[in-house]
Order: sequence, then structure tokens, then C-alpha cells
Amino acid sequence: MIEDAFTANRMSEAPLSLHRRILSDIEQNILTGRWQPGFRIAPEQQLALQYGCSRMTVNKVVTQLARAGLIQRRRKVGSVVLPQKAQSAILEIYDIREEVKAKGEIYSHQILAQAVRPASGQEAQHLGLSRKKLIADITCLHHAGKQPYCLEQRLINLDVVPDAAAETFETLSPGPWLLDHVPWSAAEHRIAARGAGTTEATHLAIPIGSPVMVVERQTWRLDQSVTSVRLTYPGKSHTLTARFTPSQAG
Amino acid sequence: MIEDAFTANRMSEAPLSLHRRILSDIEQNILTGRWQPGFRIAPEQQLALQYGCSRMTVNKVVTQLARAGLIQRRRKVGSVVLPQKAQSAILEIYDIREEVKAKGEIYSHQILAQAVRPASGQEAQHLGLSRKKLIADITCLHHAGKQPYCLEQRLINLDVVPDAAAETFETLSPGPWLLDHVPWSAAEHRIAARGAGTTEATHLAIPIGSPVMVVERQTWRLDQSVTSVRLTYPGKSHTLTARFTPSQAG
DNA sequence: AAGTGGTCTAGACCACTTA
DNA sequence: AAGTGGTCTAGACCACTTA
Repeated sequence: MIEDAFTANRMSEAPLSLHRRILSDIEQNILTGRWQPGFRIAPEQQLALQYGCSRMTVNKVVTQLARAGLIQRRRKVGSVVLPQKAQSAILEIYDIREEVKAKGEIYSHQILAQAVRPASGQEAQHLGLSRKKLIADITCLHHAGKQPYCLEQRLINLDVVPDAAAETFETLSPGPWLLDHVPWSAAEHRIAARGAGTTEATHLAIPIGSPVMVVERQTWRLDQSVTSVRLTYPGKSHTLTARFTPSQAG
Repeated sequence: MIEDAFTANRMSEAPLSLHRRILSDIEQNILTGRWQPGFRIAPEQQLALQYGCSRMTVNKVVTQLARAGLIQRRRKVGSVVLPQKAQSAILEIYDIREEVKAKGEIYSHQILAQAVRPASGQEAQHLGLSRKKLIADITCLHHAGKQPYCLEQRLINLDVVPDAAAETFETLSPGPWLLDHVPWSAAEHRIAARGAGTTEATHLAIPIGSPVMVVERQTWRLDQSVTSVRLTYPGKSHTLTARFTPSQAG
């Protein structure tokens, strides 16, 4: 369990750790705007004196705040409050199978098309590999009960995942299969609302032009692209949720 | 700057700190599936011996992994690898003004309607307050150049933010104004794709039924709701982006 | 040269949880 | 009773950055 400020504040009996007290103090000063962007936080030594604790305890707090993006730390200069350009929230992207099961529906998936072929120029660029490298191109439809739930269009870099060429994806759909077979180190998601094109409309059994949510995800291992996927959901059936509590982020 | 595993791997010269080495080791074991969910990680004492370092150093790493949601820690039981139910990604939600400026367009906003009135039953429930409490109900249109960019429909809990009743929001739109005036401790976002209704279509100058992205955000201060807002963007003009690197999350 | 953060140590005492 | 994590201390040495 992650204990965050929100939770901590509701559990009134729990004696706050020194760490948490210092964290909340500084955090509140920043979030309420008492300490404006550019404000310089007292150096660790001084904070340690103020709170009557060791420098290590203060250091952990301030490091955490830097990780959460509230401040920037630089040697000799000190810790400076950053402008709050963005609210960052934690978006949980669940496995489609789990999503469907969580709705109490029966999950199934179906491979509509599968090919191994050299990457086109555009694809190669997108995946960050040289042209003519082999990729797997897979189209997969996910069902909730008998209803189409999500259309998956995926490219896999066979340099990184050669096993994918021979895989049928019958038991596991490409997403979870890849999670099981490849270590990855970074992912990027783009989320947009669009009107369904002919392909999406046909497979998802919705009218052309009706709103769909498109989630595009690209995954890297070190600096090699592993896979790139576009997930298309009918607008009615899918909502993403993201939460944020500042102290949780660090 | 947050230094994450991805970055670290690309900066080959930088000597890895002990902390980072231990973190990467454990993380890779989990992310590659060598340590399956349920696997029990060696206790801190033993890890400290293995790496020839003090327990404190190990503790910081393992605490960070727990915060990132990769493992669960329990006294006496130890640290257990959690099932990877979700990929979590960090979604940055920018201020609309900044978003527009970043596109090189001129930003402006316009208050279309503003009222102070008692909350309806549904609104009271949504905001988690008793009925008849006063709320501010504001509709605001954001422009990029001369084009409508985003429709904002907002409720503000006047118990928490009494000043909002008298505010005209001419200089600052309600979002940034609230950020400047109220400390908050948690936020929740829901993101969906829908077809534009009559109201949205009219204000955004798009056809009825055309795809829009709807971002609903609710913000709390401790356990009081501060504000609830619905932002509606034409599907064409807006994409959300979320990134993730595992070690960054902690 | 001096201030600041980055990292680490070797210990301590306690709280919680299972047995 | 014993194992494990939670938190904290009082120091250390160094790297970086500004002056």
C-alpha cells in the first residue's frame, strides 16, 4: 500500500513520521502557492536544524519532492520551486482481458490478420529501425461477450522479439504475450478521440464516423523499439481514469 | 532532472550509483518475469550482504520499488513481487493556456455563463457535500486564435473556496485561478471519447455528433471536494500523452 | 574557497506479524 | 520468540558549481 498525504490525513490516529511531516509541510507550502516558483528552499543542513533531525531524513524528503517534479535541485544553488506547468496524474492502463473480466463479461480474442514482412519506410521510421528489417504485423479483435470491444493493430520489431514471427497468439493475445516475453524499459501513450474509419467501423460493428477512443502505445527496450500498437475502442464502452496525489508521485 | 533507467542506459560513461545498480537489478528481474508475481525478494539484511553495502542503501531501493507498485512489503513476511495488473503511465495535464501557447497560437478565454446557486441533489452527491450548499457554476470557452479550442463546464464548492463567488475570472480562467487560490491534495481524471451534443457542438463550432475528447476532473482538498470540471475538446485538436519508465515511478 | 547536494555507512530501537 | 521492515542518527567523503 502506498500511503499518501490524502490517506494519512484521514487516518487521524496514525502518528506521522518525521519524514511525512516535513514532506507535508514543504508540499503544502508549494501547492498553496506560499512558496512561488523560483522560491529557494532552505538548504538541507538548515532544514535538519529546524526540524531537529539528521540531514539524511531531510535529504530523503527533498529528493522525493524533486522526483515528483515540484522542485529542482542543483548543487551549490540549492532547491528551487518549479513552475507548475502541468498536473501530472497516474494513468493505469490495464490489460484488455482484465478490463473485460472486470466488467463481468466473457473475454475472447481473435487474430484477424498476421504477416511477417519488411518494414515500409514510414514504419521503419516510426519504430526507429532501418528499412527492410522484418516486422510482424498483426490485427487482433478483442471481444466482451459477443460484442467487439477493441481493435488492436500492432507492429512488432522482430530484431528484438524474433519469437513473435512463429507465434500464433491463440492462447495469449499479442499484448500480454509480449509482456511475458520481452523486458521493456519505457512506454509512450497517445490518446485521442476520432471518428471511426471504415476498417474500425466494420470490425467494431459501429457506424462509420461514430466516436472512438484511440490509444497508441509504443514500447522500448533500452533504445530499441519493441512494438507499436493502436487500440481502438468504441467511445461508449471505454473510459480511462487517472489519479494523482502529489506525495504519491515521488 | 529525473534520471531514469532509460536515460542511465544511454549515458554509458556515467558511473552508476550503488542505489541505481541494485534498483536496475531487481527491476529487470521483475520486468523480465524471471521473478514471477508471488516471488519473495531476499530480505534487506541479506541484500545488504550480497551487495556489500549498508542496509540503509538497500532499504531505499526496496522502498522505492514498493512505491512504484512493483512489490508489496510486509513485516516479517518480506517483500513479494506483485502481479502486474496494469501498466501505469504518467499523464501530464497542461494548463489550457500553456497548451495553446505551445502551439504558437494566441490564447483567450471567455466566460459564457456564471451563477452562484445551491447544489442540486446530483451535484451535491457528485461533489460529496450536503444539498443546498452553495456552488459556483461556470461555463468558459477557451480559444486558440479565433477558433474555439475547449469548452469548460465547472462547479466550485464555495464552502472551500468562498472567494470564487465574487470572482469574474476575466484575467485568469477558473482553472489557473483555482490553482493559485486553493491547496489541493488529490485529483481524479476520467477521459472519454464521445459525440458532441448540441451545447458542445454549438460552442465549439463543430457538427453535432462529431467526435470530442471529454476530460472530467475532480479535485479534493483533504476529503472535501474543491471543484469538478468537464473539458470538451474537438477530437481533431487534442491528443493526450503519457509516458512511463518503471524506475521513474518511484 | 566555500556552499550545496549525492551518496553511503554502521549502527540503533522499535513495530508489526507470524509461529 | 524471532524475523522482517520502518525510521532515524551522526557522521563521512566526495562532486559539482558558483564566486
